[in-house]
Amino acid sequence: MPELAEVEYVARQLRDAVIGAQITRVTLAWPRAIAHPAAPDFIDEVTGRTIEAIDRRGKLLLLHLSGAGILTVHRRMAGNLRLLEAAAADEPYLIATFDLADGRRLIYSDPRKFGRLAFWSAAELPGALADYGTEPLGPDFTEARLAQILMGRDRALKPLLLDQSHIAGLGNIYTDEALFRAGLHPLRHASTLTPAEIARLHEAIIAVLEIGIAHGGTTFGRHQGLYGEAGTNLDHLDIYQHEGQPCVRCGTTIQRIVVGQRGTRFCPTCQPTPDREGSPRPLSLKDAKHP
DNA sequence: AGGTAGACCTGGACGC
DNA sequence: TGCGTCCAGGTCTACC
Repeated sequence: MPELAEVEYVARQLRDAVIGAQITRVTLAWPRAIAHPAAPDFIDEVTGRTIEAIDRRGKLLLLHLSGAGILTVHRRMAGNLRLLEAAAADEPYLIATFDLADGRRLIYSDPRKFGRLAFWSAAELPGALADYGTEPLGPDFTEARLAQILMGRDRALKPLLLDQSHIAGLGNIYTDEALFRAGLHPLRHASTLTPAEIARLHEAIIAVLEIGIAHGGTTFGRHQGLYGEAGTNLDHLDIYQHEGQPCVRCGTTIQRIVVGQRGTRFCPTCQPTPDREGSPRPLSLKDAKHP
């Protein structure tokens, strides 16, 4: 779940809720989740600081702390941040607890233990963010910038869009949704897109992310907002997890393939299969029988 | 440069 | 009910 839309949603919730709060105690139930520095140093560094600002870079959540320190949270596959009004019953899959001076408690939990927390000094932060590419909802993400990313790259669209060093924040869900919205096959080669197709893809990436944020993110099972609530964007997806169902646009059965080890859904009619050179080609009867 | 496989972890869905 | 298998929102490293 936690792609840009889900992280942004929680970032906005945090901004409304914890700016000015002081962290008085840090408890680690799973110290291996601390990516930097060593777990005991992480506790020492974070304890006593006040949360001054909330930011996001790609799928990474940044809590700017007093004294020029930054706490980062990457939820990876299944991590969740929750804000509890008081010490509550045991949280399942608990990784870390941040007690706040006002009695509230910020909790990070993660059933798969893939997520990572870190603390950086202001001097270290640029290095930690060095591999993040353009923000798709930022002012730099123009059609021209997208064209620049795609240009001359002999690479399929899907893995390119998932590559955080080019565009930071897209994950499997929103990549599939954006490609469907733009009518582009996930295996189309980046360098073969026409200006009109680039414009469609540009619009689609922004649209699917904004729709996702507006619905509180996409929730499978356990993903939660800051107060444990589920996002409702699952009800607004057109293609992700829709394999075997009719396309909302044309009625063709949605197919699932694997691209770069990731499950990938597409409509064979709306997203024409590329030929060997990566250019689109009309769907033939043969393709329909043997996809 | 681009691809692919495996690793990191656990839970849920499904088949038998 | 129980067991085995497969799949999953993301990255990282090793290797071709």
